[in-house]
Amino acid sequence: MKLNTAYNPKDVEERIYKLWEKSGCFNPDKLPGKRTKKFSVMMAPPNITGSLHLGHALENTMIDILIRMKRMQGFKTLWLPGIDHAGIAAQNVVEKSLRKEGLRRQDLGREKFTEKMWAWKEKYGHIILGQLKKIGALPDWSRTRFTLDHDYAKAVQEAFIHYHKKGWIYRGERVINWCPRCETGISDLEIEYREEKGKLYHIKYPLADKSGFITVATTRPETMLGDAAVAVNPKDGRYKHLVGKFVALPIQNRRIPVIADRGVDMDFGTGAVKVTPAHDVADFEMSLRHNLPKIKIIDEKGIMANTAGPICEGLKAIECREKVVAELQKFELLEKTEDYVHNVAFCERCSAKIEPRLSKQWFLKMAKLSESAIKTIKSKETALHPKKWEKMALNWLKNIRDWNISRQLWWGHQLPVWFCKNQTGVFNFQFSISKQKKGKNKIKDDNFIVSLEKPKECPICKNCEMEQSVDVLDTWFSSALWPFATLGWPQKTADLKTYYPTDYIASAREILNLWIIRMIFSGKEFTGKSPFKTAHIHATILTKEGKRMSKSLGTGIDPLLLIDKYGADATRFGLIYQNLGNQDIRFAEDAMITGKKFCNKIWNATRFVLLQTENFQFSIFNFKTISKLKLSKYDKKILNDFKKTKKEIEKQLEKYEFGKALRKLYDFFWHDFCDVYIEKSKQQSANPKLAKNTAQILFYILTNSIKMLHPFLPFITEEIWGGLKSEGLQTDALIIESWPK
RNA sequence: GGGCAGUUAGUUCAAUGGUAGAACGUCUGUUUUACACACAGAAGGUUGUAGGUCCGAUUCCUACACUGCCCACCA
Repeated sequence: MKLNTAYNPKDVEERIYKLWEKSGCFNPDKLPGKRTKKFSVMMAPPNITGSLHLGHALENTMIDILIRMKRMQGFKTLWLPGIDHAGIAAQNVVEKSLRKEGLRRQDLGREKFTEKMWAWKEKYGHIILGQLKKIGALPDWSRTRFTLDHDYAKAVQEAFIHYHKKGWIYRGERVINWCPRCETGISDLEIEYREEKGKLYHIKYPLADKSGFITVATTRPETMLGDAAVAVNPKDGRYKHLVGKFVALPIQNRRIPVIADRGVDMDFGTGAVKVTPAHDVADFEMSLRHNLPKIKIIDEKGIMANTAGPICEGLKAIECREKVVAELQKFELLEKTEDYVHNVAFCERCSAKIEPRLSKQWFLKMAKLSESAIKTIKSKETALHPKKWEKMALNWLKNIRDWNISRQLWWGHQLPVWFCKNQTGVFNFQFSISKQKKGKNKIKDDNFIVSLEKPKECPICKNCEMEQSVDVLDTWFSSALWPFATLGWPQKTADLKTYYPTDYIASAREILNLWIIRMIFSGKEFTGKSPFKTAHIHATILTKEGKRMSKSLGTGIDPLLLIDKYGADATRFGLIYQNLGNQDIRFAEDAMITGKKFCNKIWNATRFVLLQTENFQFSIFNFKTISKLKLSKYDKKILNDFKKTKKEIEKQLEKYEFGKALRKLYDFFWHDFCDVYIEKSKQQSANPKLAKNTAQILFYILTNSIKMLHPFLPFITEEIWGGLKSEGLQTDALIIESWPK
């Protein structure tokens, strides 16, 4: 076997990956030998929007390391890959590309637009998975899933129906986060807050009996058009005498009451707050306590509705603000304005300003589900790693609110809800809530049924063609089923039986609540078992300056460029080398250079050892013939160091300390083996008594090191292994070789 | 506003109740039977600030500062 003096990844990687693909051994059904124990992991399915970033590269390298090691250790290993349809995110990407042609999704209509989405998915869906190959990730390509696949969709519908039967799904009118650009409701987790310089407007509301004014402070004066009350704290001496009186709402000339509510902070602003039930979450809740009307003044596009009054109708909310302020000034009702910095909510996906808005949505009751998730985490049925995330998760679960699972999007799973065309449901929120509290599941004023198939006959009017709800489910509703829906649930498949629950999942911390926890309670609910034994919340990769890597800031680093520059193994090395269990990695490219140098070191150590074999017959591969009597102290030391290193690595990987394991291996191979033993071996080889033993030990340490290095540096090790094989070593491909004993 | 981390060599990070280590970078030397992507060696740190416990703290405790993250309906 002739090796060049330097390792060149470009000559190797593509060829080696093809070899693995051809071997089929990514598929656990095709693995050789009896494998009684299984090890399974679900890939976090990337979006059809994204391209590979360093987070994916790190996450999937960690999983790949575990899978490769476990496969060598004789486990039946499944790593299941897939793609997420990513509702709002994907829809926005396609909408953006349409906008370049001057089109909006509404111009195409739902059906045409959805066709575009599917075309997009066909074109881009597999690109990111293909990119994973470049980093050496080898999941079971034969089991690739997509969250809108036919079978998967069925699982999603079944899940909805299950919850509905339990009485946990209800339809309600609530103030939710509304994105006027996407024209959909979104969850609390899909908004981001940014600090913005605004103004705090102090507005005088005249008392109805003309005895004076009450001044309220607000950042959004335009919402006063929908006010239903002025609220003060019941303990506030300044306003006690006003509670129960009425004020004349300026511009709108409506009479609204002054109410007392414990939720009002006496120390903020004037201590009196305007209440806009239809456009503020806190005000909405207050309106329930005081039975106030909920007047919607802003429509789904963020335009003032006719309820906003003749002078404001048709204006954008921000234009309306100016108009309202001008009107107030005209009547000398604007007491003062102050500069005020506050957090403003934006749509995470399109950066439009969120407009809280009263809207009819579907909710999933969280009380029982969060309880079950809390139990699962506390009992360690699923361990969160590192442990500090447990607290975060439990804290979120304890304060959880019902989950708004409906979205007014076009890309996603439509609800298995069918409406009667003839009977228009008259919906009353308070009515339905009180009914539910008494445990009565039937909300008789709604005109729908829940069913997997379209009913042949409408059970409500017996006369109409029922129409399916146009809403789709929150994308996370379907991702929450990922660990078992991908294995065939609700069918009782062999895969489900064999591979569920899975052993490990790796995830970025920002989706701990969005995804990990929701998988936990979904798994418990539908299968009785939590979907994974360990959820590893891995480090976030930051820029060297400690800033978030993001495309929009131009701070992202493309892993494909790193692979091109240093090779896949060196890139893996660099990522794992920096991953030492801390929450953040300040990305330093130095580590990839270290990785590249290490690959070269391994390469040349191999060249040296092979030179030593030239004088011997193939019996050198039989390590049983190493003479224990002839061991020098250096022989003993390296054999002992090797044993210690192996133990240490297994221990660290058991704890998911990938970086520590890699550093251990690095130190052993470079310093103990190359710097010391190889140098000593040169002297020993000159001694005829020791020569054969030395060569055998060199070979033994090298081959077993290559095995242990393989999960970390799969390409170079497989390439070297192939070379050893051509030298006459009786062996399979390294990927299915057995772990050192 | 509440909570969680981190702050150590030029850079990215380790470690430890008893005078701090690695990688990359820098400097000097070396082509010695794999590797100059190497080898041998060197320089480089009053371990964020201020207190406290201790014979002794970078390590434990308390404040503070800065950085990052999570949670939260303050108009």
